[in-house]
Amino acid sequence: MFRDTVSREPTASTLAVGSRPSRIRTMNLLNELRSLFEPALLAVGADPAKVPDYLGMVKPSADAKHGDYQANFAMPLAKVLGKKPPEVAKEIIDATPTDGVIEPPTVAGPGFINLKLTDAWIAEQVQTIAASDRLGVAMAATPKTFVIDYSGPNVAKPLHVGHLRSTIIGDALVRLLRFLGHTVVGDNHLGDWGTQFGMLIYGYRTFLNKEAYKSDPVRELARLYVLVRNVGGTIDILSNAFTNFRDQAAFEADPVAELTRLYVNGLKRAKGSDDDDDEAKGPFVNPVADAYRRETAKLHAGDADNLKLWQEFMPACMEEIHKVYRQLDILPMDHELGESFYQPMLAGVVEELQAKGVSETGDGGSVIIRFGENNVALIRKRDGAFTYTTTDLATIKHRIATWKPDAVLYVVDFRQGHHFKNLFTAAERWGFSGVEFNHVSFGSVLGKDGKPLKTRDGGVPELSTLLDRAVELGGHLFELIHWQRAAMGHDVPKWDEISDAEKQEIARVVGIGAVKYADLSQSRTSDYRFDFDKMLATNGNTATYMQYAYARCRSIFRKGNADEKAFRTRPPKVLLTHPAERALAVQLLKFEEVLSNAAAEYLPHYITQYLWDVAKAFSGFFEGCPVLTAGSEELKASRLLLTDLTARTIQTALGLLGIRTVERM
RNA sequence: GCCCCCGUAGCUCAGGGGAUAGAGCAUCGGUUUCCUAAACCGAGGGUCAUAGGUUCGAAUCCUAUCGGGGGCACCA
Repeated sequence: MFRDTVSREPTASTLAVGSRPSRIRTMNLLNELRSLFEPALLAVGADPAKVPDYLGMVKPSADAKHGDYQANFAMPLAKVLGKKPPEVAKEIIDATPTDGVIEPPTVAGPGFINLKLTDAWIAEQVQTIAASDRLGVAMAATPKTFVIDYSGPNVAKPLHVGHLRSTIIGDALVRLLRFLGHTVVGDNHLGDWGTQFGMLIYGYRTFLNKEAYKSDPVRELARLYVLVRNVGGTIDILSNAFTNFRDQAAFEADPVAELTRLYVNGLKRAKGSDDDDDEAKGPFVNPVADAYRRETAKLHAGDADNLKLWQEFMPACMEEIHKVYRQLDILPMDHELGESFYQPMLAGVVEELQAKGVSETGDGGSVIIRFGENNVALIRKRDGAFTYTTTDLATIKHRIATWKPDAVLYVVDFRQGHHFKNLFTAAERWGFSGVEFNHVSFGSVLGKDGKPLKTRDGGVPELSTLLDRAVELGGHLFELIHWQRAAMGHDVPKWDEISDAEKQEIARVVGIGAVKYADLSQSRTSDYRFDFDKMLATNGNTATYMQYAYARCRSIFRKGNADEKAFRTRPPKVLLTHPAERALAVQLLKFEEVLSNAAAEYLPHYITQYLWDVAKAFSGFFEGCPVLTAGSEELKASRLLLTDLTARTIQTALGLLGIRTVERM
């Protein structure tokens, strides 16, 4: 019942140690403990149907002084059985075999059962997982197929911070689910068929700098996009103001002054700093917007010239996007099927939905899907054009037909929650039941001040600029600390003897890692503040801290001339002679438990929380337990094993988040 | 107007039925002949927005109110 998520197959390494073959197979501590209590719960008369719920009440202790885990089922059970909680607890304990896994449990407070793992069992388990190249993490017993929809940039626009979360959360989920043995299809649902291309085409025809385009098409296209957007925006503000707010007398007296006034006020309105209540809403013409919309329409209608330009622009745009992905250490996407790919299917989708009665005819010949009295989704506009809902439905059909997934995850901004709720309802009505559709939603990236992130001139910061800055700051940090340490007389290599390549590598790993970790360590669903100072802090739950902990582990092996391979192929016996050793060992055993929780809820921050716990436990160990100068060879070997396992756990966990480590820093 | 999310230490955030509500930053104090001090140890700091309710037990679940953010068919 708690077992069906992990494989029970013994691995070669567990068998090698297996003096007690029946019990010791999984590294999932929680499942192990829960299984101990199942017979006892039935024996004292718990309702078998509720046993899984009761077993769910076995959880890690909130406070270490109460043991490693606690069982809270005696209280509710006592209520049902008409007994006192401590009595029930006692009965259960008496009927529960400890199997050498736990010390005899104790009852505390109103009926808590406190569980403490035996040192012998912990030591044995740690030795076992050290020999596992998966660190004891089992493959999923029932591997599933996931389609993950993430990143989804608009191809013609530069990536900005808004794309950051979807990209790195999606990437982390791809890595995590794959690690657990699932089949994962990562699909980058590109916005490659929208208005942006109309803007590019219009910009190309109107403002193109031919030489710039020839030498660096990507940059020139980006310039055109921004230019068209700005020109369009300016004209938008001006024409609206001119139509609706013009003081005719002032305009005739001094047209320039009046236009300036209108523009300035319009800017204020556009920034939302004025109340819009008294704004007259009259129609106005924006020739630029008009023009690029026409280009978009022509493209969609199959105009040969525009299509040719689209085909010319696409590779350059994609290269620009891939460049940022590489900068971010994102795994290559399995597929990048964008809106253009689905475009030919849309008419058929609407026909099918109409035929099945999923959709109905709306105002003026449009086609809608109705979910409630005031809740409809448009799938074909009056003018015959399709919407993103139509594309998303076509995408669902294609994905299910192509990959037969058990689950489709959409890693998309929380603001689209309503859209996805409707979309999933529509998919179900269409007949795609039995598939888990899940909007893996996330909050916004805000500036340090809690407001939407803006550059100095008010624009949205481009992602690549931000990442360049992160790398630069990572490099500064490394250099700063290097000189500080040198000044303190610490054992550091000479600055000039560190190669530029290594310095650059450290800057990248630290800088990019900081950005990703800061994002992933935040609860996915809440907004977070983008703050370089905080993400590059050397203290606290940051990538830097984890990378440092890793580098310290590696340093011990370098200093001690120890070969880590020996601790993986033939792990020595683990000795727990110090509380810090025990605390670290217990943390290392929790890896699987944490990964399965993170995967079950698609919450990467469970992994960062765990990393923090491991790194803190390692710090305690590092302070309290000398490794290379341990009292005996046996103890030294045991501590080296713990050190190596810590390094591997940190490296693997960071790796699942798409964050790298360096051997020294 | 309707719907969704949020409100926890000075700040940024975890915890989302279980024991005395945690962490980082900031503040104050301490640690370096010793494997990386990018580190560690200690201290102070809370009406978990408010008011009711459910429960053996509520920061957590329910209701209402206040405050913040977001979304509501022809943009995606």
